Amino acid sequence: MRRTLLTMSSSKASATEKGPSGRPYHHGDLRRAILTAALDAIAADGPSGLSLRDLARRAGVSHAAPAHHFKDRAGLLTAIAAEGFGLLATALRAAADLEEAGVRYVHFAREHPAHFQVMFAPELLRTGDLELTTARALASDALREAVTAVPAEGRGTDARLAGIAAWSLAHGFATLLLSHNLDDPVGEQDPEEVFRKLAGMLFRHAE
Amino acid sequence: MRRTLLTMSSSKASATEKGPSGRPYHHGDLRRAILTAALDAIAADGPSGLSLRDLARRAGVSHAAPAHHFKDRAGLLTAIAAEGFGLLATALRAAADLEEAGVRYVHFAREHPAHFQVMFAPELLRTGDLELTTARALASDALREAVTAVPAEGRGTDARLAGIAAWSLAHGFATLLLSHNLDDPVGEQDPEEVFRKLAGMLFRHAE
DNA sequence: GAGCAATCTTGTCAGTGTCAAGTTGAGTGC
DNA sequence: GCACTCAACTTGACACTGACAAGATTGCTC
Repeated sequence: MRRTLLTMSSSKASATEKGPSGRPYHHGDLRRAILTAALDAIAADGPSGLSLRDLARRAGVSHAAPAHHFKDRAGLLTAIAAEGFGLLATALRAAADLEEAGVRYVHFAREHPAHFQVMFAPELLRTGDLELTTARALASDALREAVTAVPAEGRGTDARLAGIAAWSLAHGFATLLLSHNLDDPVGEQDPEEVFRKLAGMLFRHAE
Repeated sequence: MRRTLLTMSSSKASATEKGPSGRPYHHGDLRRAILTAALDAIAADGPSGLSLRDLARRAGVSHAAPAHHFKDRAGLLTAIAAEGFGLLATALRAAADLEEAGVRYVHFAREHPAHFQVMFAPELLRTGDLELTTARALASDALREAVTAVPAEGRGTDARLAGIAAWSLAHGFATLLLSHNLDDPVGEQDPEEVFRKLAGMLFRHAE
């Protein structure tokens, strides 16, 4: 039984006592443990390669334990996506202007690749989930705010169009980055700096 | 046995005779049949939901038949990605200028959503595959050509940077479109026309 | 300290990908 | 006309997965 080897991987031993079997019946913070294990696995192999049973093994619990916290594979991924939108919203809210928001968007994708991938894979999610939709709305608001902050004073630049443009640019750059399609052209440079140049080139002259 | 119901779905009945069992032992064009069935399934449920056994059922063959043509799940997806890059390359080659190339990129993603999704999901592919890498190189050349066709005469606009920008914009727009994140803002309008406006707004003033 | 509800386990089922070994039949050379 | 060969396909098996049901354990509350 290799499971006994993993038994004490729980960080919070105080939550439950060990019991005679060596493994505490209650994990203490299984939900979080499963989440972080899932994020690791997704970052390594993508959402498709994810196995609930493997996550359970990593956390040192039985194969059906994750179901109690997430119900479902889709439930787990939905929770991850919701968390991701929350993180993205706070990241964007701290941006001074649109360019900075774009840089933060790219930074978020690099720092939370697993979240990012799942957030934009709707066929893996429970789309009707309340937590998910509210978190997404929050992020959406933060993005919209960043767009309208730049007044686009002169020349009738449509704010809505500019928003789509900015989002597309940042999202495309982040996606291509994560799928290793910009490894050659970006090379050794800091991707966020490259994006800053990019955004400056396109938006500085269009405002 | 429902399989007998699907037996004659092969378009080329001439390739083999029926035999006494009702189903011809040789399908005739199984490789293509599996591919198109896979494209349908992916467009509907994403690459994650794909089941080789289900594809076999749809084609009216045994569960292990696909393996003979594609070896693997990864093999099938790799073949799809390679085909996709080939299609994209020819689509881009016909573009007059950079804006047109972008529009065609978006058009490709809308017309071949399954191909597009698989092409940019490296963790699902056999990355070393020869056919894939050559097809990708072809598409990459076509893209590069479209970028350098616009000379960017004045002001030291880096061609490489402009290339990344154009690709990011088109890729991001296409990705967000397919993941239904632009359903609201784009609405009833033709997405390709929206993109054309977008690209015009950003690149017309930057060249 | 009794009972309750949350947490986790054990057992099971259908479905899947992949491998190995056998079967069919189309084409080729003679 | 005929044996041979080899690609195309089938059958069978194995380990693994997600999901469900029913039971065991334990922290909490009153």
